[in-house]
Amino acid sequence: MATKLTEIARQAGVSVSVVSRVLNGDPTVRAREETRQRVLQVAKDLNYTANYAGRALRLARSNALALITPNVSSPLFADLLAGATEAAEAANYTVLIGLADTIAAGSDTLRRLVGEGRVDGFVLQRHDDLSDQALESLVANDARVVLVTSRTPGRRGSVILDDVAGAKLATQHLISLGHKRIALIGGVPHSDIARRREHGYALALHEAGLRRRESLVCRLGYTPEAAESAVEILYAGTPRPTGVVVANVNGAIGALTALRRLGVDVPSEISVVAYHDEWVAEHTWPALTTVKMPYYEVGAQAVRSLIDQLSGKPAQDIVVREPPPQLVLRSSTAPPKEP
Amino acid sequence: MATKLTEIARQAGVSVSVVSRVLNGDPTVRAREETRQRVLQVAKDLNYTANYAGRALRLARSNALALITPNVSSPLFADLLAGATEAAEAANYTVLIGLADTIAAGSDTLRRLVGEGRVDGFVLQRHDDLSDQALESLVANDARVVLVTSRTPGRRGSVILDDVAGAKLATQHLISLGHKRIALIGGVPHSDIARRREHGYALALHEAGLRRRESLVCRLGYTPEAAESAVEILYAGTPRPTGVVVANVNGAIGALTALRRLGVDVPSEISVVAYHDEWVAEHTWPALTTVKMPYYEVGAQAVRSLIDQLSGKPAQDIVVREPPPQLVLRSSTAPPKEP
DNA sequence: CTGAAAGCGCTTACAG
DNA sequence: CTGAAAGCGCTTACAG
Repeated sequence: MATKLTEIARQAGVSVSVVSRVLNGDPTVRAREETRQRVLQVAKDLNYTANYAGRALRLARSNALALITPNVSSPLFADLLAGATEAAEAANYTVLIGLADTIAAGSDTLRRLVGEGRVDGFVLQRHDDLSDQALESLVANDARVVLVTSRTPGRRGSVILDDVAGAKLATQHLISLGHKRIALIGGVPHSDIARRREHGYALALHEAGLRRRESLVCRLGYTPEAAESAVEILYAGTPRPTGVVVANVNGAIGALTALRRLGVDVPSEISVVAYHDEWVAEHTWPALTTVKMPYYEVGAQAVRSLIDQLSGKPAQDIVVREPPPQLVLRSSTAPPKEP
Repeated sequence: MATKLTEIARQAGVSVSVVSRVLNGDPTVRAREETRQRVLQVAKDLNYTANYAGRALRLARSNALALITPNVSSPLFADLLAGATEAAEAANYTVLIGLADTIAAGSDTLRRLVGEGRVDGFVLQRHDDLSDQALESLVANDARVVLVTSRTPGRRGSVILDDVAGAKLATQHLISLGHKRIALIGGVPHSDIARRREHGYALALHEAGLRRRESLVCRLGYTPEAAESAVEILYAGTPRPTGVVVANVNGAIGALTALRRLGVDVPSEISVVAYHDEWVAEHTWPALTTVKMPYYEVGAQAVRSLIDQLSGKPAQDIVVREPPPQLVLRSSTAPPKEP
């Protein structure tokens, strides 16, 4: 545990330089194989792990990065985190989690974290409400950031889902069941994520030769409550939809609640398909048909991309297309009664 | 950002010793007020933050701690994390998150984290399946651990919920509605958490003069699937329950699914109350009556307790009783049809 | 009241 | 092939 390099050196009968070089696999070390083995053995016997602070101080690098998110409490985020953690581990990095609500816009928490050398960079998932401007004020002109899920004009360094393909797939599913009046319960208007999903929805309608009606599109956001309101608005207007694409699974759960309250049966009177799959989708009533997106890969890619950036490579804007969006059929979708 | 102590010293025209002492509020510093102010001003102007590695190396302390959990993807955990984060921040600590599944039993990940000085200690939430033995193998005889939610004989240092009171409250709610045949869908038998909750259930029955029937108690665990099985078993036997306490909200969601499949109406034919409140409980059908437990406080207490322990105070075993368990009435409970 | 200096554990250019 | 030494940025006992 608390073994030090000098202790290994002493027991192996060599200098600390050699120990350090052998342990780090320094290619310039041309120690005799015998010496090398002895050092390795002693280190193993003593259960040596390099002191983190010593190394960080010397290297001016923490080998840690922070994942900042507005919402840890989602299975979606858990996937992202798992991907990020594994990619980080593979590169010998540690992941630190920051809650975005602790980080008020305009605060310097992020700058401090890297300023004091706690982390080398960030993977940042912004809140839907965080404007491009507020985002910039947080990260300033700092290049040590990779945006995740969302991107913003004028800043390179992002890893996002293929939202167009995902939303298109969801919409096409309803189309293939025979639906013609398909509503969209989408995100807030200024969100780039929401815009991409709406684009996928529009694309599917267009390719099927279906008319896109503005009255069938609601842009109130991804919370259950927002989706409840959206359903009420949709049902107050005419023509009513026979199917609805909800651009987020949480919203879909709210939509089911609202439909139940209105006495509308799913799926016989209206079909509901949600963007994103998570375990509760199996346990709603009826169980939700969803489109599953590769969150794990987004997390992993983001970390890899950040580490590349830290090592000086130019920032990339990546769309994760593998594995592709996948339709998970459950019980909330069916052909329309009167097509 | 990358300002150093020497730079401040230079600009303020004093030695680094003075700067360090002033900035750390060292009481032995008897610098002139004027000097003190000048130093503070320069530090502020330069936006100084102490280099983390330098300090950690010198102090042999990372001021970081790890929160290890089997499951980040739960609003429950989010509360715990929020509590832990705020308490940590107040004490100038950083919280690092570890996923327990990355940490195989018998692995030395934990020991390495403290071995290399990345963190000073742990808050550890064990998985239900992790035996006392496996737990010990992970943390060894390390005192820098506070167990959270669960405890284990022979190890001090834990912060748990008042499971007895919580489960008792849930059971009493059904009793007060007039139920007499009340089932328990509990955790796995070897879990201390499960035992406490079962105790609370038994206590409520006992105090109400109701008979406790072994055939009405299932101990399959907290997953939705386990609870589905439990419902099937309960409905295969006689007498059937008119009410059921599910010792975890995820289980309750599974129970609702199983009851729906069996064609049993909730709450007219059976009442369901869940231990733990979270947002989906509002959106199930019917909406779940739950008992809300103080998770935030558990997280905060655990961190405070760990920091105390690190500073040499004896390890404590704490039960969080404030705020007390709280019944959240929704639509899944009602008086029995035939009492 | 303030400063010079040692040392935390590491890596790496340099010397031999 | 291997070692002595400097230095990363900090804190703190010690000296004056």
